[in-house]
Amino acid sequence: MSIAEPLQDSCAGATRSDCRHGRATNGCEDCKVRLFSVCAALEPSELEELDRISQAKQVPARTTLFEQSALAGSVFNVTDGVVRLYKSLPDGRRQIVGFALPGDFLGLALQDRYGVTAEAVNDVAVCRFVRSAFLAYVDGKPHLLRRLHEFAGHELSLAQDQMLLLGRRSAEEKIAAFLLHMQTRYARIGSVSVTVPLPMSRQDIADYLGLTIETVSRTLTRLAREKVVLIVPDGVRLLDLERLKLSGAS
Amino acid sequence: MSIAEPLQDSCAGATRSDCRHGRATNGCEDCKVRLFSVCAALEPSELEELDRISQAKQVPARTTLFEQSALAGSVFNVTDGVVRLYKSLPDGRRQIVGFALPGDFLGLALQDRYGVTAEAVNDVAVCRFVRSAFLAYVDGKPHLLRRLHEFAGHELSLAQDQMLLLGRRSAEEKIAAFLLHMQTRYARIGSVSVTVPLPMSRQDIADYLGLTIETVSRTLTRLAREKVVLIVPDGVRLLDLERLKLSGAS
DNA sequence: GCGCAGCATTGATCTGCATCAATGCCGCCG
DNA sequence: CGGCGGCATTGATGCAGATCAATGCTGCGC
Repeated sequence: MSIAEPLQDSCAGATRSDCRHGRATNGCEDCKVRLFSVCAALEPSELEELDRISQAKQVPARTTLFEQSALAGSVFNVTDGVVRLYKSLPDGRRQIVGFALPGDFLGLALQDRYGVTAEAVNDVAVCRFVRSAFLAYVDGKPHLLRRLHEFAGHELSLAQDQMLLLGRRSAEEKIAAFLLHMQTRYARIGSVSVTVPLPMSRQDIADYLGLTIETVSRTLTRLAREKVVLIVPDGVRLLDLERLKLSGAS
Repeated sequence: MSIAEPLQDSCAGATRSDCRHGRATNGCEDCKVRLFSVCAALEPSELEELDRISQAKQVPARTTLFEQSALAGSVFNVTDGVVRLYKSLPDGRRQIVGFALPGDFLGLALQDRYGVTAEAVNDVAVCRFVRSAFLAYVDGKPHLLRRLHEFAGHELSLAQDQMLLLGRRSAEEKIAAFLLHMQTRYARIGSVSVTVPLPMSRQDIADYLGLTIETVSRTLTRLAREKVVLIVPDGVRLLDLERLKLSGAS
């Protein structure tokens, strides 16, 4: 399922201009997630410099970007699609610790080894940086480091919310909180809607919420029966936000 | 249970030398947790400067240091004792997201508002900084910011481990992992031993592991019956590390 | 259009942990 | 020293969600 050498680069060593097949736009400046991402902290001149060490990549669905405890060779900015981040136990039990949406940064902690495995849920576009180059770039840009730190703080806060959810909430509360959370996150990156895309499988949702696939399915079916949501292909329409917030509010 | 105005300072405005009743030692340089804490990144001259904005405080057991979503006025370095960090739901369900030991920094994320509530488990000593002063101090010390970021990355990684534990592990695995984790953490700060201090209550452990107090008690009793651990006052002696690791390994 | 593979749904049953309910233990204060 | 309050332990019972087992749906290759 995962490729042996993740993200083997077909044009490693090529200069950026030789290798922009992945990026629809004209570099960082036109990047559609720039304003939501860590890059928003950068001046135009710095952005140009970043451009030179960045590399746009298309990542097909189900591809592994990197694996838990592997040496962290790259860091990424997700520009399109959804990435699942997870930890596994030796016996195969899996906990998804987060879904990365466009604008999210992977490798925020800047640590030597990846703490989680990252896999593309659907077709994904990323902006890739060689970690050492990125570190050199960050060095001497305290405002960027500050921004990275802010993002890390936000991540930590989300992780703590998720702990509360995993440890103390019922199946229905978990599902409701999940749907509201995804709606909020999609709203932040510009798609405000009561229809929440759910490109990930039921198994992914189960592994994110600490449930089984059957419980996720049953709970969604029940919410649909009670007209709280409407299940649509690859997503859910939220019909009764009040009722959802009653279960899902933190 | 918690005081109305947390940590009202009896000597606010006093200079450091007037107000060292809390610190047994002679300032940062002699601080016994310095080498484990964020402060290890600092030069002697910087340490002196830090000294000037720091304030040692004794915090009695069960005192609230700060409350979730309150404006973050201070940040803290724990120098002695144990602090519980938690989130609560409106109906009173509680999830402890971590225990802070000596050397741990509270307010790492440097955010405007506290994301969790912090309470002293036993008598605690902290080194307190007014947040704005600390931010000013950090500004222009990228190596310290880097160190804070490293700590935050480590925190995030621990949080993700805890998500795996909360979402996917059985009661016995949770307890085993918890005991091994506490042993490791105490070892890092200089007390290597198979006897793990547990100053927190069973309820705290339950709220940390997403269990009930009864399940914690029963599981510990069973492990004791099976000679895996020996329950001692305010702690546990680990008798069969192999067996524990079998359950608790990540 | 057919058949197959991979996911999702639905139903029946089981079980780990929660809940409910005593009882025990210990330190503290009068 | 005795009684009380707070915590921990232990036992009996219940139930939310897991597990086991079909069955359904959909898209894709032929």
